[in-house]
Amino acid sequence: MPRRRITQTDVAAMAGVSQATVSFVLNGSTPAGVRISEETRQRVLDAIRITGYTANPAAQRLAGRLAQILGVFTYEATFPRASRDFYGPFLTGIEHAAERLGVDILLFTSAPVADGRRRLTRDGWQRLGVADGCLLLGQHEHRGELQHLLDTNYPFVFIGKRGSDGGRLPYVGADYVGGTVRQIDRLVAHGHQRIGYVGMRGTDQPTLDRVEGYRTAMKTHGLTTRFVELEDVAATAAEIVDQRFTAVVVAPENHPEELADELERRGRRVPDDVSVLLLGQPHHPRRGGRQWSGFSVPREEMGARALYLLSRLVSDDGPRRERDARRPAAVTDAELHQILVCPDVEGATVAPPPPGPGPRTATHDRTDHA
Amino acid sequence: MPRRRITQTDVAAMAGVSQATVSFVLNGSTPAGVRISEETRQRVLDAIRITGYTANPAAQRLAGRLAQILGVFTYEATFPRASRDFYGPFLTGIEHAAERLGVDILLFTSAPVADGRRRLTRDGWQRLGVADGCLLLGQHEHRGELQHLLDTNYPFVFIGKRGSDGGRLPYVGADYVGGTVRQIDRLVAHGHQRIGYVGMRGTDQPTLDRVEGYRTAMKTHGLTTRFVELEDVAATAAEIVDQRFTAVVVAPENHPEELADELERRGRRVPDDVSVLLLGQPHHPRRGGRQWSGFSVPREEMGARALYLLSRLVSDDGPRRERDARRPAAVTDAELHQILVCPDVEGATVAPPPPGPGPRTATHDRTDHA
DNA sequence: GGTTGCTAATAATGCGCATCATCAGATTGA
DNA sequence: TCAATCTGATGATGCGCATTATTAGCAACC
Repeated sequence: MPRRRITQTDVAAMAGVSQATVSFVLNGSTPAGVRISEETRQRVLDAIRITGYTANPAAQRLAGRLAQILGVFTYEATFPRASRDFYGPFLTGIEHAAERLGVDILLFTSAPVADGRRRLTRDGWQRLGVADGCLLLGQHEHRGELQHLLDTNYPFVFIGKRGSDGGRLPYVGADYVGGTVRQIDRLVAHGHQRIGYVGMRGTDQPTLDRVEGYRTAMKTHGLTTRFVELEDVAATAAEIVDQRFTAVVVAPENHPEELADELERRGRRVPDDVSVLLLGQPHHPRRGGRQWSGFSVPREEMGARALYLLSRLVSDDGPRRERDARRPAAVTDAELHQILVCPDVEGATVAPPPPGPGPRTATHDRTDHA
Repeated sequence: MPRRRITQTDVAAMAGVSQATVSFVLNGSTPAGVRISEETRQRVLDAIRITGYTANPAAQRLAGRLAQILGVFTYEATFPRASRDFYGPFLTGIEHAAERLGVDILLFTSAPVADGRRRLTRDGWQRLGVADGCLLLGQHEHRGELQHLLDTNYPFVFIGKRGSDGGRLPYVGADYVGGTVRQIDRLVAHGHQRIGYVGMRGTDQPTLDRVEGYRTAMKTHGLTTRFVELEDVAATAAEIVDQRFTAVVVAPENHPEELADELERRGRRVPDDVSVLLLGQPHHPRRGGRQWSGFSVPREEMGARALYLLSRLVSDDGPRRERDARRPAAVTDAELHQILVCPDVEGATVAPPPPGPGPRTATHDRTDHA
């Protein structure tokens, strides 16, 4: 059984018309002044119904139409246990948007893996061509790899802000800066003064943005910035106690759960003695873990928005043969670079600072605030 | 910038050879006695390197090669919050397998949705053609929809056992029967006698299999089967207490968490007074929820195995033009229908029955709702 | 010197579809 | 009555690639 597909030619034969006629009926529109009588149209449609004809997408794409496929490239595996919680929400949003756009999603799982990360090498992005455009998800990328996409004018959108590259690349990011600023504001409103920033330095955009937000907000309130960037959770906790911070903001990749445990082990209750705000969702939510206060990254919406944008770019760049005059408006700069608000999360890890001179000597004056 | 792709013809021009030669170099193999000298080969390869040529998958596919794309069709959205925990593991396995196979995964998110379920209608499976084959995930399907796939000899594999259809359809399922039998065995080994089955009747395969397993095992041990199939959790709990069950097996979609709470509210501790075994993973794991005993469905492995099988089917059915004689062995029947073992889970919801006559004054039991 | 045998490559074809250019026949205008 | 217009369709072409059939060139053999 050679699995021969039914083609337009088959349909045409049955309807007693030419292949071209079938194509015209299917595409509705008749670019050049081609007309099809209603009767013929019906005959063709009947034949289609009977034969169960189904278009060959590869042929369509080859013939210059869009494949209605949008790709998703992640620099790490998308669904391994560890990162499922991370990528999941993005995919949720992407899938939702894809449904509404009537588009299929292609996951580039075939890309060669090096050091546990997928590479967008020659053989990698080669495959991107199947899709009309592609979403890029994940941290790092080798600069050169992108160049090719740019050179060939291949439509793509980053998920996550792109500070580098002169800001010319399309992205949908999250407002880590604003979110962080608001957390500091909250703490200050509660009366906190000694507010530390816990988190390893990094060159990734979220980290840079968090630090910037922290810096900005502290400056605004005339407070001194204090960074704790130690590898060790225990050391970090010790530092927090030592520095007599009444509050810290923590990037989620810095094991906040363990940190809080460590703090309490040292007699500092969260949030009664130390408020802890999380600058993003916990990475590995623990069963029965704390209800973190802080902000959350709107990952689902980011995914959806990114796909919508990509779709815009694709149809903008569009079918090479300029077919429809009534093309949607060109993509604006504002669309090209979207930063979404990270809404505050009201959890249970923030409280006013302990009253009095503070837990300075830690042996007495453990007065619970009323 | 009209985004013109670089084609084999471009490469050929640069290398001073014909397009065909480029194709031969790329494909390595030379089906008919075509030979390419090492020198020419290098020249072509250089040209490819310089131009950054990249094959157009659509054209490849049209020309009769495999697209190296395998599809995944789910009858419900794959990643919505609610079912993410369910589909996630499958996807994990699928992705892993796809990586190893060097294949991309296409999610058919464009299928028309009716009643919240995707349909594999004419316009739905029409799109399946982009992929070389397809995985089918999720419960129900309209019989007629499949017929077309069968008619066109389109390769596909179900995830989840397929009892119907004369068992001719390829699937990778889980051994719910065996898993359930073992749970009963465990309970009996602990000394339980009054073992109830909690779960709504249904015609879906997992339910049928669980019931079959329960029936079989109970019969083996000479025990009376007792079914509790009430809509209401409270009523179910009441029934369990009323019937003086010392243990129940519960299908995960029947809100085991709530049920256990309800039991304890009625003074029956789990597992001290009543053991509860879960016939599958909890559907919506609750933060800080119970550690359920029972068995687990190897969803990741199911996904991976299904994809491997699909890959086999595809390359078996293969490129229409019989190119390689050294084709792998044909797919055997054993491969076509795989049932994976559901390993036991040692949790904290099983214990020996309460000692003494206790709550079991009954010598006259008669409860079979079957 | 013509036939055979071999190497190295090319020309030609088709995959299924969209689309452009063309055309047959009917209707109208003068 | 013949050109001009309109209607309804068809033929031909190309997308980029794999593949088959064919050819050109050259050495070897009797």
